[in-house]
Amino acid sequence: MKRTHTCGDLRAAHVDQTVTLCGWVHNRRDHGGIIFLDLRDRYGLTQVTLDPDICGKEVHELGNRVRSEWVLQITGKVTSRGDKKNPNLATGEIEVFVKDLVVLNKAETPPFEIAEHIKVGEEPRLKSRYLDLRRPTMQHNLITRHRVTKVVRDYFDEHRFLEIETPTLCKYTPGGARNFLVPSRLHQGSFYALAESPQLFKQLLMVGGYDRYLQIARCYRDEDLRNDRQPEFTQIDVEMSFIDMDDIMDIGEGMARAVWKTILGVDLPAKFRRMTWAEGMLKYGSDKPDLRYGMEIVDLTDWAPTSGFSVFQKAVEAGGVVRALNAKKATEILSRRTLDTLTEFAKGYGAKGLAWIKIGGDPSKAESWQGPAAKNITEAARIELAKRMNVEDGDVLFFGADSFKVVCATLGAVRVELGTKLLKLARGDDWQFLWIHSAPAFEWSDESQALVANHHPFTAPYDDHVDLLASDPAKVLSKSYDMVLNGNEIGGGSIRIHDSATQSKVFKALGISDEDAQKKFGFLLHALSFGAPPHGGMAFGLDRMIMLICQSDSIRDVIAFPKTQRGRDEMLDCPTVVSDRQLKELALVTAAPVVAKA
RNA sequence: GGCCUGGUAGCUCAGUUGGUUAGAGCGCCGCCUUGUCACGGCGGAGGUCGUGGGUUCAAGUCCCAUCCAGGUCGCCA
Repeated sequence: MKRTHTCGDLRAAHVDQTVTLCGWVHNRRDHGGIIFLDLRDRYGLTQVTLDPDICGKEVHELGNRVRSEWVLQITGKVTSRGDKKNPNLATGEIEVFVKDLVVLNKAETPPFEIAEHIKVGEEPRLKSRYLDLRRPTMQHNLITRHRVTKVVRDYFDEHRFLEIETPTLCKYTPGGARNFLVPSRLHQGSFYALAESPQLFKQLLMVGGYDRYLQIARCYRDEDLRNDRQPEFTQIDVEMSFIDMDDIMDIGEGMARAVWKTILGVDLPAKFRRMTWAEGMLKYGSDKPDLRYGMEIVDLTDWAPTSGFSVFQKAVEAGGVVRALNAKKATEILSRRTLDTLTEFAKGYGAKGLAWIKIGGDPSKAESWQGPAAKNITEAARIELAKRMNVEDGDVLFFGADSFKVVCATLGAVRVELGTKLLKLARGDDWQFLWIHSAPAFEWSDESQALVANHHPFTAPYDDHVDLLASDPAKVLSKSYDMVLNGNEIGGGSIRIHDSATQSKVFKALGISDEDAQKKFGFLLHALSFGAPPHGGMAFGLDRMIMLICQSDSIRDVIAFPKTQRGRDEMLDCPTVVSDRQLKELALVTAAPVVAKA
């Protein structure tokens, strides 16, 4: 070993020991005679001191030439700092007086300083990710990620789950996320698809008798990127046989409790709150409600026709809904200018506008109700509204009047914008978990002009909804459940269909012919016909979970080497064009304008 | 694919109504400095203002196009 201790180890108890440390030069304070170096590794920072009277002239001169981020090996005596302690440093009680110094490697001046207090943009960070990874926040995040996956593996191991790997090179299946395609050299003109999730494999494992499966699985989706979406990401993938919805939710909750307890020391509730999809949409305009603040949405569709306001009346006549939320004590923060911005924000979600009413004074007086919508509402309607919305002085009401879909999207987004950004009602360390369950099995797709599976076509409908598959499929609710944390979907799953009769009814509802189903999913249908056990499971977004635990704004901060929003790796400079020879070997031609020469 | 924000020194940013030689802090380089710890003092170097075109006597600043980064809608069963 080149070192006896790390840069985070030494304490007062080590005084008088001779130690050897290795690390990077974090900082250098040259006093002409005495030189202080802060030596850094991932365990911490230790002050090493070069006193010419102790280390000799030669080592001292070498210390003079040392620069930031050089890699040093130093040997010296641990010495108490006496009254010169540094309380900001874990090793601040001591310093090491250098006797010998070896430069293990020099370093160019880094493009940015490796220090917590230095602000650096993401572009330079990603270009020199190996330097960014030296920074304390990134080290903390990646260490946390390691610890979380260890807790997860231990937890599932204790519950008799088996970790089984499944292929990432697999078959293209239509529907769902766009796949990355991998050309086959041995079967020219044919392609593998990178797995968007191990979904079908884990169901086949259930058929194979591995009744409790776990995998920390890499998944690939060729879709547009976001702060919480990368083209490759990691799922904690789980599947179980001989269980019901409650069993899976219990297992999932248990995992979250274990992680939060071990990593953060936080005790999550013994039972997570549960809410139907319908309730989430009604009260929060979202299938992933943020429960860190109130502002529940109130349905006013029955009130709207007698409100006297034609905008509301027409929305209901057109078959839409009218709903509102109350931002308590918000009149001061929500200036006219902010409300205009919020109206534009709402239009981004398909709303034609955002009616609002400010309450400036005693709500029983008409003149206290301010804003364009206020004048149009009759006195009786106003009194009724005050009651339903629990209106008080200082409140601001926001209305949505449109189709169900648009009103949910708009008020849901306005609520989050108010809660997290404008009124700042949400804390990053307030952990509001809940389950959203029983979503509709299908939803209408404007793009394909047909019903499409909300989750996936193997999601089991409620037993008493099976008959609706033929008569009114849009009303069918599924045995599905999403784990939601602070407005983020961090996991989701369902009970799967395990009998072929129900499966074919679902395909029929989706407009998929038996022949088509055989072609696309034949291997699964065949497997289900050989005694598939009742089963179900779920998958957690590991990156998102860790992002929330680390209170980061982006999963890029919890991934060692992430891609940019256009899917590029700034450090590798990829993707790249390939040579004609490579294309030829794969029997590919490209329509792209530039191809690299061999 | 749409919309929004940004791109000026190695880093983080300022740059007014278009007007002389484009600034600051940090970092970097040199000298001084024996108790600092985001040490201190003095001095210095460092710029294709993302790229291309246009308007103008004159463009970092205005216009058009384009690239890159971030956010967002669509998309992500």
